Formats: sequence, C-alpha cells, structure tokens
Amino acid sequence: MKIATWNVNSIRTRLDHVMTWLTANPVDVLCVQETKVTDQDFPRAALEALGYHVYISGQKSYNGVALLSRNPLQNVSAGFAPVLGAASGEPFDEQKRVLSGIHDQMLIVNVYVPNGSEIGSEKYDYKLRWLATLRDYLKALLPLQPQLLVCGDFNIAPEDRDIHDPTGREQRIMATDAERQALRQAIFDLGLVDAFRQFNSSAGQFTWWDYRAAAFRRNLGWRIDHHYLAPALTPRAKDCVIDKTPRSWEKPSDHVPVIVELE
DNA sequence: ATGGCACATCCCATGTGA
Repeated sequence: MKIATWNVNSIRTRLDHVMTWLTANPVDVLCVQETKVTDQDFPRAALEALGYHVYISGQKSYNGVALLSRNPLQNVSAGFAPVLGAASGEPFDEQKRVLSGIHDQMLIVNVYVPNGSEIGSEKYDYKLRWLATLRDYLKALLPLQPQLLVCGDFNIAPEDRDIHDPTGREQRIMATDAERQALRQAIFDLGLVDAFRQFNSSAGQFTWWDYRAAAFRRNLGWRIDHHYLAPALTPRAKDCVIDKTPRSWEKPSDHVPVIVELE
C-alpha cells in the first residue's frame, strides 16, 4: 500500500493539481496540509468522484488538514484533545493541524507543524510548545496503536544534508538546534524513524522550494515533509520517494508529495 | 543585505507562509 503526504497550499487553488496527481498516482491514502478552507467550502465532491473518502479538519484562510482514502478510515479524530484531554489539547486545537484515522490496523497521523515565523517570535515559541504537545500526544498513542505512521509538513529539516545551504541555520527557522531537539523528542526518542532515509542517504533531496528567486530551478530547497514510522511498521517499509513533478506545473504548490510504500 | 512569490481576505494592503 502507498501513503502520500502533500502540503498543497490551498486545496481550492490546487484542486486540479491534486486530481491530476491522484489520477496518475492512485495512492491508498493522501494526507493533505494547508487546505486553507472551512469544512463547509471544502471541494469534497470532486475528490469523492475520484473514488476517495474525504475526511477534513479545516478553518478559514489558514492551516487545515485532510485525509483522502480509497477505503473508509476508522476512528477519525481531529486535534490533540481527544487523546490529551481538553485542558492540554484544546488550546492548540483552535488551529486545525492534526487529523488521524485508522487504515487496516495502522494509525495514520497527519500533521501540519507550525511554521514559526522568526526566531524568538511568539510564533516560534508556539511552534516549540506545539511540538512538545505532539510528543505527549504520540507518546500516549503509541502503546495503544503500535502500527503508527506520522506524516506531514513538519517545517523542520532534520539534518544539514536536508538543506541546500545550512549556513546561518541558527538565524532562521526550520533548522535551529531548538527545533531539531523538539523534533527529536517528539519523534525519534519514541523510536520512530525517517522513512525516506531508510532508502536514500543523499544530500540535495528536497520537498519544498521557495516561490522566490527561482529556487526550484536552482534546486535551492529544503526537506521538511516527512513520513515517520513506528518500530512495528519499519520492517514493512518498501520504499519512500519524493515526486518533484508537480512543482514544475503551472501555479504549483511550493511543496511536493512524498510517498511511502509499505508491504 | 535584501528581496524575491503566493494565498486568503469585508481589501486594492496586510497577515502569513517557510
């Protein structure tokens, strides 16, 4: 089976791209981030007509996540609160960034990690606190659902080989030591592994390129979209690839899909 | 050193992204 993650930067603006890509790449589940639309205005019918069950957690203008699945998902759940309780979860659930569901015994958690804006800003602090909450959430889930896949836009490049130029990484978001430590505590310390790095150890493998300065043409990118596999799933991993194709289409998202294949 | 581009919005400028 194949599961993909893709930050589409507005599902309404990118609907044609998503439809075209899914037709050519009929993955079992597509985890979408930055839908930027209320649930009421989500283009559900078009995706259902393609043969996908549609699960959404959105809001106006910003954030928003969706799960598109060929088969129905079980126990679909939005936000942290269903696992962590209202006191810990609800403050973070105003921003729609987490959506999970069970597909054939496997719990798929789709996340859109906050961007962080600038080092030292309130948003940067929010990003670090959000990741600490993600850690608590996953730590609680893992014993209940050992077959756990966490994927999405993490807005963090885990290592220097995941950035076209790591110079000055402490001065800007996405690769500071503090962000990497928060990622380590939320993901790696729980025993989860980076699916992509099971199959590809090269530098220069990116999932996001800035719209500006012809970054894609010059391959000035970052690898910030990830699939993380719990120990029970790692033996099933057969491949994990980045599909750069949609980044060259007309009016693309700045991110591209990442696909993991499990047996 | 800076800016560059794109998206959504009660706006034609601003907030946000990364």
